[in-house]
Amino acid sequence: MPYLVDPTLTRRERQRESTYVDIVAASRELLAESPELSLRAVAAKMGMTAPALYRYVASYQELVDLVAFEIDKAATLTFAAAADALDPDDGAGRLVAATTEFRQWALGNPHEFAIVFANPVAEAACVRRDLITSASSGLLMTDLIHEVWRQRGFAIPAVTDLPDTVRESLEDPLIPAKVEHLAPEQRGLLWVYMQGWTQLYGVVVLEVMGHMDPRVIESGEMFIDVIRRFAPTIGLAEEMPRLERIIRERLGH
Amino acid sequence: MPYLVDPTLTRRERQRESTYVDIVAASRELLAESPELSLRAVAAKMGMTAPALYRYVASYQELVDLVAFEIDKAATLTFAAAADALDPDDGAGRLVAATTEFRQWALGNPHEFAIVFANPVAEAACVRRDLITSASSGLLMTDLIHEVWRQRGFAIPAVTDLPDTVRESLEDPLIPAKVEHLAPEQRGLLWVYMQGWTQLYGVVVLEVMGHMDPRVIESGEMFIDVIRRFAPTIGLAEEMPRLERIIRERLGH
DNA sequence: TGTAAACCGTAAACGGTGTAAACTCTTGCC
DNA sequence: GGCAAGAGTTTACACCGTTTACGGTTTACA
Repeated sequence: MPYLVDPTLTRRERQRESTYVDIVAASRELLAESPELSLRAVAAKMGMTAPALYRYVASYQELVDLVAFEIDKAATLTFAAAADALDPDDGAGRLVAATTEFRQWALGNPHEFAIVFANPVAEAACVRRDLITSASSGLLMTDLIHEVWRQRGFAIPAVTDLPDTVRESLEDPLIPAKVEHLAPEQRGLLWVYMQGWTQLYGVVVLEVMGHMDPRVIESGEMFIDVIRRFAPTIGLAEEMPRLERIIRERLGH
Repeated sequence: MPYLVDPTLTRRERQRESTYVDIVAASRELLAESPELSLRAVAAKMGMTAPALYRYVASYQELVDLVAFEIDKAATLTFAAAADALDPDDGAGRLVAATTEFRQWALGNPHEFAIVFANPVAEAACVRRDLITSASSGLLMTDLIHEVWRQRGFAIPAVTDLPDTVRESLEDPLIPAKVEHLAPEQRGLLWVYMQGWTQLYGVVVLEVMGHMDPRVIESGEMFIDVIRRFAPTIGLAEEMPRLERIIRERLGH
């Protein structure tokens, strides 16, 4: 990650910016080894004392939010890279590749995953709402589904068929999604996305948390099964054998 | 919960037993208000000092495990009660009722839910494996699905069609399930159960953690949608309108 | 250029956490 | 009655997030 310095920034601003980068780096190093992220440990790893961090974050929770945001951003790059390993025309393959990479990343970095995706959001701190809203991994996934829909055009539910409350949340979504370019009649696509995300999230959390037979986790068969059951929803039923090969290749066994 | 005292126990043993009950009670009271469960707070609520608790649990983690186990046991009773509100013949209704109650309980007791279901299991403490294995809510859910299958007999995957690793874990399951009464050819039913549990778990965790549009959570439409999409798998497609009424009634709006 | 303000870091301290050791008092058993 | 086991205490340690007061350094401005 080459951090090209913005010359319009004053020296102090640049230094401050780089300290933020250091904070995130130190935090991620700690998370790679231990599930607990502590303010003091981060400070120590940077050669500072704990109170100094309060010049950069207002509280421990804000540190966590900052780190979570940056982790999500960085992880999304690897998901996107997995997609880009395939033909631009192969939207289905790209979606499945990114999805599989997401699952692999989660299993390989459980603590980072927990901080980003298994973090209660509304616990007396609604300020974070907008942070969640701008999660970049969500944007990527919606984009990839949109891509599949543009290329192959599966059937999406009509917004008029959906329950009122759902329709409201599709018209003015809080969920991260580039929704401006979606015509009102096409908002049903967002609902499809939410369905898929819910299922994907279910397996992955279950796997990462260890609430599943270790042999099934290791094999990834439940993950594949979830994808397989969802594929028809986005018109990928007969494409599945090929997609399954892509998945298994990414699983690495 | 009337704790009928076992007369074969000596007075001290009975006292010790009742202290365990007190520990769990104090812990659950604390969890009702705050997400953080602390050894010292539990001790204080019982009129003791923190080190005294070490006569009963070897560590904080063991306290958490104990409380999680008891919460699961108690919550399962309410799920079962929801099922028992319907005809014994109506396995489908019973399954859906228990499932909905699970979702409602999770949303109403997020901290208790987090301790039982969003608790990483293998974090350098594989001792807990057997605890998870004997989770009672899992037993109830498998039972209810089995009930539906006995009453209506939907198609279950043949174990020979399943991947090798999956077959292994079905033959000798770690997952909580009363599997002894299941003939080898019927083990595919367990896989169906895991599929269902995965999907259910996905929505509920997403909802409880707040990683979903609040309006959608409030309405419960995504939860219903998950059930609806899973219903055909266990032969409940045309039963769904009736089941949906049962669900919406339990949602309370 | 001198000076005042803003910034970045420190040390010290407060109240909180889990945990270990030593000690006291009570209970139960031979 | 004596003795061992048990249940509780106090004390202490190392860690945590957070606040306060203080010292330098850098910036900006008269």
